[in-house]
Amino acid sequence: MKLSDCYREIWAVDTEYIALDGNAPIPVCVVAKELISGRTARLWQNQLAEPFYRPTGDVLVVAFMAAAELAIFRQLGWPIPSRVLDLYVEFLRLTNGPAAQNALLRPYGVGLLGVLEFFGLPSIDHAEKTAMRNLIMRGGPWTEVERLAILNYCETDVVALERLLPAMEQRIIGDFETHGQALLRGRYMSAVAGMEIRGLPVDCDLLRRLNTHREAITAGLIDELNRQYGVYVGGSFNEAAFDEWVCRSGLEWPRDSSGRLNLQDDTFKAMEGVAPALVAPLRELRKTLVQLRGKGLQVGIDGRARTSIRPFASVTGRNQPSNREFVFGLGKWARSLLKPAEGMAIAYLDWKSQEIGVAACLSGDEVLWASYNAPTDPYLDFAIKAGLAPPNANKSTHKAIRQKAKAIVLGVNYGKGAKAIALETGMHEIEATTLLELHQRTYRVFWGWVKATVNAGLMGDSIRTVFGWSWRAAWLPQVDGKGKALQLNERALLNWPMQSNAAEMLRLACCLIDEGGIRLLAPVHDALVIEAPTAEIDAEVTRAVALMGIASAVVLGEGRVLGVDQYVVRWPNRFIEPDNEAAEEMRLRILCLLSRMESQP
DNA sequence: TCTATATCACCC
DNA sequence: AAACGGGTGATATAGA
Repeated sequence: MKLSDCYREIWAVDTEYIALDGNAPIPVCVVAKELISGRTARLWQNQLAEPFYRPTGDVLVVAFMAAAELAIFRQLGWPIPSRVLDLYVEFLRLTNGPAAQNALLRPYGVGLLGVLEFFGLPSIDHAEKTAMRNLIMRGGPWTEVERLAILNYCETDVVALERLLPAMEQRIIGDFETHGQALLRGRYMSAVAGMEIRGLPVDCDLLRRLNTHREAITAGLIDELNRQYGVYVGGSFNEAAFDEWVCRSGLEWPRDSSGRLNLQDDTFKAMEGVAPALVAPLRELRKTLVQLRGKGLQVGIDGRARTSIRPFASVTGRNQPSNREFVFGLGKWARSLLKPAEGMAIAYLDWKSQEIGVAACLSGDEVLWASYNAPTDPYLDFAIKAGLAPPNANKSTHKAIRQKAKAIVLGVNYGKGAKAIALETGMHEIEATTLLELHQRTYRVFWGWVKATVNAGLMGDSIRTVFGWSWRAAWLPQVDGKGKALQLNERALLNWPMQSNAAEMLRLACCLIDEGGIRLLAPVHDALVIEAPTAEIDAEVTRAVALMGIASAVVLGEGRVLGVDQYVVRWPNRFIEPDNEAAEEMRLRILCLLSRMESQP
């Protein structure tokens, strides 16, 4: 099958735009070449009133990282193309191996130039690309010569796409199914574009105050504590100084095999039990300092925080936005920086126990599916089915056993072992082993599915999601980029189908919600954020939840609708993480430090 | 003094 | 030998 047999027009497209920190992109030019007829459209800023394409099913738009192009189309008010093929995403899919080896599998990187090189195709050099990007980012007005240079540069990427497409075409669209799946990924890029344009509404005043005083607060806290402890040297935590303090204090602090002190919060917590008055202030400071990070948010002049969603960036196909630029990647207290604009509301909608539901349906384990839908919850229902609790048990009557069952049910999805579960819950390793065995006996179909997937992966097969995102875990010899031996991680193979199919569900929901005209703001792995005027938010939540249900049923099968938790914030309120005392405590602590700092000269 | 590596904490 | 999946990023120390 050839693409040119499937479409009347195939447009290779590249755009140039100005993207200033935190602001939506401003179009500079668009160049597109129709690959069947060979005609080229070179459109400068002032020629962008009308799209060069028809948004119909017989027109294919080909791009590299199409979210950028689609963002420009959206900014221009152009209709969304109904068929999009993103060669960036397809390259990621075709070269998707173990995370530690992906650098080897993509020796020239994942940029357009690197991908051209990967296929042995000619391209312009990096220096030229950088120079042109700088010229564009400098902003207008551009001279006539510069304008021509920018258009020509834009066209070089279009020509590159024209060369790249035949090199990748057969592997992308081998048959109708893979063709359609590639288009589904392209379709998602438009939802991504929408989210990247809209950004998240931020309380700019609070953020500005925090940014102004962050360093002074940090320094003040360190000084205050250090008078007694002396473990910070030059504003930095010093291991040697801490070692001395530990010796002075006469504490038996845990160390690793080479004698280095263990500095994990867990260890601090344990030592706090031994010597609360000594350890607690230090532990609190260390936690607070970590939480005070977060000056990376890029906020546009409209008060919206924007960052790249980085779709498909992980081996499971999850989005991977920068943790420092993405509000939901910061500590949870920082979500209180989210504040709807006047008259607006935002809603955080997350699937309940999404990966358990995915596992139940895709494995075909009706017992696990029954547990997922149990009137109690999946954890207690496991305890009941395994004979650990009576059929009438509930959360309050069997709290302790529910906690244990929860650790097992959640841990199983990650391939967690008895030792780790015992450590986490405080139960004996033998008990954890017993419970894990009970899980295997209770959910036999699930375990058969897991083992078949792991075996296929170990044999070198690609494993794949319902929509064809794929991963080959055993591909190259098991060494990393430096020749260091790698062990193929069976637990990664075990978890991959749940995480990656959950990611498919999220992407489809994003498509349906965005296309349904709901203002979609952000994806958060098993959740998404929408926005609406306060008067409309309840209705929009209802619509969005229904669409999440459809996405669930499309991925998991007829009638397999996963539940959704809802959290709505209406102006003038801000986002307060529900049922999270730690986050709220940290928020109040930081606000307190902030106002104290502001009241001092 | 700059960079690489290890450790740790955060998110789902 | 150990055994918690996928990530990003800040920080401190070691190394060049």
